[in-house]
Amino acid sequence: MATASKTDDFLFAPSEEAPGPQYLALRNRIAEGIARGRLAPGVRLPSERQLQLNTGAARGTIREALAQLEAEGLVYRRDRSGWYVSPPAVTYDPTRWAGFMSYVAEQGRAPATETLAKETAPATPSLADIFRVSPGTPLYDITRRRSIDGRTVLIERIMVDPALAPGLLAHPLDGSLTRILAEQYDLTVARNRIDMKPCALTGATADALGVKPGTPGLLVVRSSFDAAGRVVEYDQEYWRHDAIRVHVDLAVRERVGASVVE
Amino acid sequence: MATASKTDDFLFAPSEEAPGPQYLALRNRIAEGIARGRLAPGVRLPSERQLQLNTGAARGTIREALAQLEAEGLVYRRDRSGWYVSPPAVTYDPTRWAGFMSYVAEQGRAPATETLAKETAPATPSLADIFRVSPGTPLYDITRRRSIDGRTVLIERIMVDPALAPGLLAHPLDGSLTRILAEQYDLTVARNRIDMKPCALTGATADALGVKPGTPGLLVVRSSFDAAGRVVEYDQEYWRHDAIRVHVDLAVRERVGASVVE
DNA sequence: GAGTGGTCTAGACCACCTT
DNA sequence: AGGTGGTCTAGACCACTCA
Repeated sequence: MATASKTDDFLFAPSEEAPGPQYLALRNRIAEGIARGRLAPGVRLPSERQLQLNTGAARGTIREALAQLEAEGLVYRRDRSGWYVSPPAVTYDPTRWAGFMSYVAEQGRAPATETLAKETAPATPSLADIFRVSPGTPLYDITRRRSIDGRTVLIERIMVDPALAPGLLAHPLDGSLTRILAEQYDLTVARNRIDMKPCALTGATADALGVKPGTPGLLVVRSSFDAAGRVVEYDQEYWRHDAIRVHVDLAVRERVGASVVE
Repeated sequence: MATASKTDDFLFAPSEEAPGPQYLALRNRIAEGIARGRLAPGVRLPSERQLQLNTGAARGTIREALAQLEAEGLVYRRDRSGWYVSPPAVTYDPTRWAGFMSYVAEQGRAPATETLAKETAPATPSLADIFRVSPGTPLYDITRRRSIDGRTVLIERIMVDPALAPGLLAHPLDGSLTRILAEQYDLTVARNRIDMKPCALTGATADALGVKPGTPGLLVVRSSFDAAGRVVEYDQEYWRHDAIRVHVDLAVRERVGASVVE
């Protein structure tokens, strides 16, 4: 249960002593304000030029400190609006098959989904491989934006084989897609394959999330299979890196010493 | 099998068209060089001042482009030495209980482990909670540095209860700790609990990894339990963000619609 | 010792958000 | 319209790596 939640639960907590570069001193001041609750989640920091006056440092130095805090997930920026204290991350457990709307709500937060685009597009070679269809076969292609407590946290693109869920795009897609697939098409998920990789949010993704290109993110790629091994849903989720935390609890399949040849 | 490996396998691949800011143009040039193989993994980029001459941009702009590429995991820096093209990431599968030394070798890479410190330290309150001992109870505390093909990729700190593995610190710890626990103490892992979170590498961790404070990373916290539910090993791993990729393949425990109350 | 990245300054103009 | 962050310049000195 008790997942470590505060910085000081971690063994490598940054030591607050060393003087070091000037931008780290400012970073420490702000980080401390957040840790002590003086700066609450969602609160806006003073403007960069205001911080210049407070600290006497050049603006570049101020921005270095803020970028550092952003990399740590303590603050985030709203383009040309300002810097804000990050809200806590939600925990994502791929072994518990509740969808986004459920598990976010369970954690006492307010989830929302917005469909940005839905269309039918021919399968690229790699998608064809995943769905075991011929390249060029039409696939449903849904782009959605999801938010927590009003803050956008991820952009996802979902591919579904129309052969399994004909007419899917006619349904309201702003809720749980998994639920629609289960209730309307009797498609239930038996197995999930998930890949996760830290990444940078760039290009169209960064635009849709409203973040500066290059902001660190987390890419979660999910393939859902039914009992027959068919791909029910293929999903790429680009998360803001400070919004997600992954938790997995599982029985071990192999022991050390077992020869791993397969 | 076929995990997407190239940028263009992803649906949100950054579009190479838009002109946009000048640092993105440079970023695109370098990213393209890497994608086309002209810049191979491990190769060193021209120095920042050299890039200034090539592009006519100010050094700050050059560094902006390089920082962007670093955030994307395409390049990394060696302190005061230069910028280098990142090697491919290794895949980590928490459901397959091979240790670091095994799964890295399986992927055709050369793993290495170095013990930085080993000592006995009293349990902090949160550690005492995890191990179900009283605060202050001595625990083994091992700090290690692990590398792949000669490049440091993670710093980890492992806690073990001496009651389960007396004299552990006397063993050579530069190999597989899990193997020692299994072979010497008959401690086998039945269950793993894993938490993952994008983070920034700061302070002592950044120093030990030889990265600039604030470099993005991935924190993997692993609790291993034996069949009796005892904590065999508690491990915090701080990874370079461009060195790891997580893959999970699992059967689903709950279905949509199941009431989630527990 | 020459060259590298790390840090910092003090300006500037712009696109955009906010009110 | 005023303020914000986003981008960019042209310098500077330093700590460190590397040959």
